[in-house]
Amino acid sequence: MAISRTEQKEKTRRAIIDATLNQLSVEKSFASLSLREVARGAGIAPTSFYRHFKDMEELGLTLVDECGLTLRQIMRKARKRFEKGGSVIQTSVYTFMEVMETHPNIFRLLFHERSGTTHALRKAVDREIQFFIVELTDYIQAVGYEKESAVAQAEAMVAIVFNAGAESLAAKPSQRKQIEQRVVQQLRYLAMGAKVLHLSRNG
Amino acid sequence: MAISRTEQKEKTRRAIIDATLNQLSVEKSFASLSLREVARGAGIAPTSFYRHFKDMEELGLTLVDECGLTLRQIMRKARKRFEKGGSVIQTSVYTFMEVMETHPNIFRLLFHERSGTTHALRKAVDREIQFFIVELTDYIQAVGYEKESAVAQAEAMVAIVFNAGAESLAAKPSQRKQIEQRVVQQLRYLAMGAKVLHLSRNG
DNA sequence: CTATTCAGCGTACAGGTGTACGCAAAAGTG
DNA sequence: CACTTTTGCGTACACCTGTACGCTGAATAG
Repeated sequence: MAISRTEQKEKTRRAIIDATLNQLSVEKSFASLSLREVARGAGIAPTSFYRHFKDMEELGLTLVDECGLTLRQIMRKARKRFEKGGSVIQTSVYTFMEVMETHPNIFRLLFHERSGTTHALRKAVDREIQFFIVELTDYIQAVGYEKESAVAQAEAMVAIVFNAGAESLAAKPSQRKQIEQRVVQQLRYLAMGAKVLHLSRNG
Repeated sequence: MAISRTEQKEKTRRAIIDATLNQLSVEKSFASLSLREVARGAGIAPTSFYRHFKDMEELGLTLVDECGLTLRQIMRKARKRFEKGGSVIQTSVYTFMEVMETHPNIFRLLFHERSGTTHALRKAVDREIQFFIVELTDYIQAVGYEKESAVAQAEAMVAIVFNAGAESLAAKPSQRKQIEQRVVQQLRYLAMGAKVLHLSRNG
């Protein structure tokens, strides 16, 4: 036996996943991708797809899980960089953009399916983003804000960053630094405003 | 002659547009709508569609134009309300949410096609949102900020509002007031932070 | 009046889709 | 060794898609 069965199965499963991600682009979303297109990309017969996923939705959910890993990677990387000092906001934004640019298709999926038509996918994407928000909320709370304020800040920050992320993915690389800097500025406004309004209430 | 030809043509054109908007929902996006589905909804033969639009993309562009009108309506309404006094931010957010809830499908189209796969549609949606941003930027500049800061503020505000708008459209009506209030809070943070950072730089 | 224009229809076709079904062959099992 | 399991394939089918083409009937023009 050259290759074990489970090993081979995992291999084609990866082929399907990778083929799907590779076929994503500005012009082609996961939603507009057909089972047959995916199978063609993975080099298998259309009906073989079913040996690995019940349908396209299940594949989609798997991909969103992959997104989750990437999002966590952003946070781990950012935290490591904090230890070396520097602006928290700048470091976070920079890290986010960096990871996003190395996995553009994963983020395309995230951005697109967030407002997509498949309930399960939307829910899954939301869960991943929510995780991001909670993480940020905890951090902000730890710095001394009440929960309600922390949630509002975290949510707004994620909205701004994701909005800019989508913009950046569609923009020419030469414009990305500018987008990044504007996001930093926007987050600083937000953080400063929250601080001021917090102090004026709590002495 | 009971009905003039141009009159009748305009009528079916409207029927197509309305049928399209009516078929939009959380589960069905414009992108996932077929020409035949639209024709069925409008009560015409599939091939009759071509008497009014070259293809689905052209229909999509027409719908985005319709969105533009709605966005302008928001601004007109908000401005009228400013005259009666009250918080600018609160009034703006309230007006936005109000108009959005009376034309949910138009905003669904906007939110979805913003990250859609059709270049022309994305561009058109972007143009409408950009118009919104410019309008806001002018207002902020008029209150005394430099252009760069005004743009950053406007863009961030639109990002926050649109993000919450999409969230609100998907949420249960009972949760909408809460979302609305949080947006107000977020915009206040942003405005306050911009003010403070502006003052600390310009004396 | 006759002649022209044109919105709307029905038919027809080529091409794509998801997926049910049964077979082959290789890997795992005892 | 014989037996079972399981991955992958090919065929087949029903269905939906966009759209080319030619006709009809009514509104318009002269």
